[in-house]
Amino acid sequence: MQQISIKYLLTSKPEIGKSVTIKGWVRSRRDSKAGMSFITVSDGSCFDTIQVIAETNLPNYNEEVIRLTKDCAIIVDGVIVESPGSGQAIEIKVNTLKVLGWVENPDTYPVSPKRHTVEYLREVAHLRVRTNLIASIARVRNSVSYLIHEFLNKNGFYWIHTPIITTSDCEGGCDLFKVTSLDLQNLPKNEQGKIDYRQDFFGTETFLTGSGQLNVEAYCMGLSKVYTFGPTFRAENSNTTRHLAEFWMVEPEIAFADLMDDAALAQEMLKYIFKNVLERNSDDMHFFAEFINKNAISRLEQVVNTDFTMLTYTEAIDKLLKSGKSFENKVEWGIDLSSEHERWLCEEMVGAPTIVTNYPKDIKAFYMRQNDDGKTVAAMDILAPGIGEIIGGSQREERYDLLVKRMNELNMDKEHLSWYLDLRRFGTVPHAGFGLGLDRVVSYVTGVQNIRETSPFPRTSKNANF
RNA sequence: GCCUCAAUAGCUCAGACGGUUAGAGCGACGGACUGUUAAUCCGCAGGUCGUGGGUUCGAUUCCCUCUUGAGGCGCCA
Repeated sequence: MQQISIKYLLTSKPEIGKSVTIKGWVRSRRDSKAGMSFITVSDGSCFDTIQVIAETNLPNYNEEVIRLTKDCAIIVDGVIVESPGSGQAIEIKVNTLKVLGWVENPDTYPVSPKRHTVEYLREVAHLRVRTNLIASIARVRNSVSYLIHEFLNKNGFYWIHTPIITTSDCEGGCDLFKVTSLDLQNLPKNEQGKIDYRQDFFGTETFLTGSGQLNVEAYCMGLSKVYTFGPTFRAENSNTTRHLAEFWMVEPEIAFADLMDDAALAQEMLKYIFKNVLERNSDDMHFFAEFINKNAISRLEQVVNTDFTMLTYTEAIDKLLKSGKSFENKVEWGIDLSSEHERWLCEEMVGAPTIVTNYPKDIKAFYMRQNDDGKTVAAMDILAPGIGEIIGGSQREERYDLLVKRMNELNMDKEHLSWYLDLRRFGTVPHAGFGLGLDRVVSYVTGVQNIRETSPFPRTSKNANF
């Protein structure tokens, strides 16, 4: 008797007549007058299920087998037999079937054996992994995470655990969640009547990180190739299919590198992820191609096999102006590209991932390297069809004087970031990096439109359930 | 944060120009049939019509508030 996963059972081509034990959840039960019930069992190890044959002469057939409903947990001891039915090569003939966990009230069980909308399933996020869709997404998400680590480690990168709690309120602009141990009902005030953070746990105002970039830059200036990969938090009240308040982001940073090196790394990494997900999760990907987006596989293959199109911001504006399309938002040099512009560029003009470089400095972050034209910075965004911005990156400003000048222009607090400026004073080198949103990649890979499906327990405005 | 739409059975939806007993499909349950596989066929149960207020003889239906959800925009990954 050997306990094995269904994945192993289906891929290892076990010999007929072998005894096995499987543990899993009932997907469906069909009773036959031929003297048996057909029970489909899933253990989540792979997309496919195994069919279990429970004959009516089992001692607990009338008491238990006949009462099995979706998601009852069972242990089956049985023998592998060739399946006379069509639809599967092998099946398990039951010797003993033990029920570990019944489903109470199958009539109101939230994940009944029928089609459910993704919106409904979000309301039962603790149970939704028992659907094909969410289970496949979970397996793909795991693969993508693993492949990111694998790709970067194979290429000599070190994973740096940058802090979750930070004092820098983001790179400028975005809202962060405050971290405090102060009594919110009775906040201490300073001489100016403002909250006295000197009495807070850290003696200063702190936040959940919105990006590990600044910290990982520090480690880059000693380890050359590094990345941070972990949860990131933004308190922006975004209500879209591609924003979460808590999301995972990988941010590689490379020393002795410029924007072109950065773009090349980003492209290589995306291709590595897509190519290997297609292999590792072939069964899940076929499910997405059948039920979610019929191009789910072909478009990934296309990305793997074609060079990304690269154009400058100025060229992009030019293309948009000459597109003959009327956009809701006005197109002129200096604007930030809006979703409709990005969509037109990568979906209609190019039809594949597109890298836009050298944005106007006024719409980008302070740390981006200023180009010689005095107007633009060495930034890049990678736009993906159906999702928009999937990667944002830049070459960082490594020249101390220019960085200070820029921070002054933006009225930034240099005191707070003096450690960051130190990096430019002590052995500075050209360096570059980018941020890739894990949840967005999974959305792109699976073809699942809403990022609230690609995160197991999504946190959004007004929703931190589960 | 702004704009638009929605909320009726466990789920997906229909419906009433405001008036006795609010319908269907799926699921669940019972039965028939069958090496079945999104099985098929027959039957049964299941609803204070999101919350609070207003108009009215009467509101699930009309109006307003709130809550929640969805989509679009902005912010970005």
